[in-house]
Amino acid sequence: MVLGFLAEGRQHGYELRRKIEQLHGHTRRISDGTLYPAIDRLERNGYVAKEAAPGRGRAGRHTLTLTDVGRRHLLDVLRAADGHDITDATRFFVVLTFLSLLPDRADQHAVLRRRLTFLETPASFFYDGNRPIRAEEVVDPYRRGLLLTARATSAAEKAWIREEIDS
Amino acid sequence: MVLGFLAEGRQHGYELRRKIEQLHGHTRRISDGTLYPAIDRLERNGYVAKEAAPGRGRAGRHTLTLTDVGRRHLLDVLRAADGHDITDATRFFVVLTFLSLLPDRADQHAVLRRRLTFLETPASFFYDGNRPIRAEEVVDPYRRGLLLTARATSAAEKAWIREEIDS
DNA sequence: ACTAACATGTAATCTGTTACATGATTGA
DNA sequence: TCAATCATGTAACAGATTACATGTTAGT
Repeated sequence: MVLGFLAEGRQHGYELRRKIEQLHGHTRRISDGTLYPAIDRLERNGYVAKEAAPGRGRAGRHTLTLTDVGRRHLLDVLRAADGHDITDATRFFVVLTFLSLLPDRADQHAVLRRRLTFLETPASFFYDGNRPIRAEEVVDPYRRGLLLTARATSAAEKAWIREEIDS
Repeated sequence: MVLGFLAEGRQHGYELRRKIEQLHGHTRRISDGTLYPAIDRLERNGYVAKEAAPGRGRAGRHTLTLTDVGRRHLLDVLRAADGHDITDATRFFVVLTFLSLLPDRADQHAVLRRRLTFLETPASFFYDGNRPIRAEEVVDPYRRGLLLTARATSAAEKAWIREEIDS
């Protein structure tokens, strides 16, 4: 997320935090102890350049810039998105947010297709021994709701991806 | 999840792993280094009792039981579910899975109502400065899809919860 | 004068991942 | 006999949370 938002332009950490929190489900808090060390790591890896505002003490803004290496790394990560990045909805939504940064339309659609393949593999959350239980069989009202909600979500996303790929 | 599944009956760690992985999104792997130390912590807290199978070495099964303290703790956690447990879909789905364990229907519905309140608060993932951007305005196709999918998901879940509370 | 929001950082602690390590059981 | 699955654990490392710590700016 840091690299992705920095690809939209230079900015300081506090601004990043706001954007990350908004994207992260409009309540999810990202703490200082997560954000600033993460920025430091990205800087040590050469993905981000930090520039201190002149004349101020510790309170001054630090302008962050995405380096060429950082941009290349970001694109590599997006292009190669697979595994948990495809499986985990939260992670995939982050990938989606920045997927347009990939210059090649074919690469973008390849990511979408991997997500679609995952969504199309039949899944069951609950089992009776080894036999998967279908939503209609679930008697527990909350587990039933869980399955029905998950199914509606999946259907909506599949429809959208198919439409997107076909267009 | 460990306490929740143990509430369904005594079982050993490997069985728990299978159930946790199934519930956790049919791909999400839970590693040994996560599961066994977690069980140890629960045991140290007195929530879980471990009983080694007699006669075997390290390979023997350890039967795990939920203690009375553990059950009470589990119910307390479910009843008090709020914050991230309500906000984060993955966490909330775990709460939902075991919500029926709460003996009082009113407590169950109170949790559902907190989730509904959260889902009803208007949210935007992207901003133009301070102004929230509506899905229809979003030009980026993937961010647009993200917003439309999230909206469909939210609508399905809200409809289900309202129906459940009314019934 | 005070408060909220802006802005950045560190230290202690906890938890998760990865890789390593052992051994039993079951079926081809 | 070989591989897969069952079954449990540890050690090194990375990352997240919480709490602490500092200072500025803008509005009331």
